[in-house]
Amino acid sequence: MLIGELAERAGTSTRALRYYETHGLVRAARSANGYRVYDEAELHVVREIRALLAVGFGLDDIRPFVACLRAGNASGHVCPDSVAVLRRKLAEVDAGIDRLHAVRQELRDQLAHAIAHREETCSRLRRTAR
Amino acid sequence: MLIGELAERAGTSTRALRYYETHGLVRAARSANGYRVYDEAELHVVREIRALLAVGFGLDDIRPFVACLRAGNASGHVCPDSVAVLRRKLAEVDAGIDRLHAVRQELRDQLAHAIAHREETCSRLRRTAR
DNA sequence: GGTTGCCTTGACGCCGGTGGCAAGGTCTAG
DNA sequence: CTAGACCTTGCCACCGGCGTCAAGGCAACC
Repeated sequence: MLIGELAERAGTSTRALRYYETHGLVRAARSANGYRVYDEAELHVVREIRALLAVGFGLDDIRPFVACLRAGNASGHVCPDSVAVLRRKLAEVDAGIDRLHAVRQELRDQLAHAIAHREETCSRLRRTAR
Repeated sequence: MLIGELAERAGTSTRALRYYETHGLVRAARSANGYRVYDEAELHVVREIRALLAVGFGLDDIRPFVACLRAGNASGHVCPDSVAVLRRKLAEVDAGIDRLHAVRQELRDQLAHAIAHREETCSRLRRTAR
């Protein structure tokens, strides 16, 4: 399988695949003419990468999952390092949710304040207009 | 007031102030030697900018608030354009919260899966080890 | 031989809010 | 006169995951 086919089957671009390779996530053999050649296992690796990226992982976070897959596991999630990353990410997401809740509260307060003040301004304008 | 003093009193850097100026948010008079000169009102503007940035607004979102302040309002939030931005941001934050909740659920599922599989792997390893 | 379509490496662009540095002008105090 | 503490404009670097273009090699078909 060449890079174009892998990209299509994995639902990504050749550019992304080369990028993953430079970051040590994807591996390719080379044919005589220098083309990258992939086997079926690499397709699973790339799909794992894409799935984790979609969830919001960075490439560095993904590395343990790929290593886990390469170690022969059916899922990249089952290795201790992967689980550690999952836990850390979960904590990060929880923190993010908390932060957004705080921001949301702040925004609601400001909105309420703004609307109250707008009413004041409106009535002041009405008085001024007379 | 020169830029250094304004930066210190507003809790930011001179670099940031010049950046805000190039983006039309902060205004400065110039003294004879070319130095930027600010009045007290500009301090409030910069504090408004910093507060909104801290909440997660972009500079473009902040522009209406500054305009509102310059129009003579005590708060930058009371003008219709500001309120519109506040509402939009609130919706965005809500969407972000929803997305993070979905990610969180996904992560929990994957963690549960991983741990279940790890137990399997462990027992398999234990059996293999015998 | 020419065209088409794959592949290769390399390098710049993006986004947003700065940080940092260069090379210079200005003001003040000793 | 000099040191140092301000100020000026301008430009490069950063982060991350690519998109996109450039310039060229290789394969296959007419």
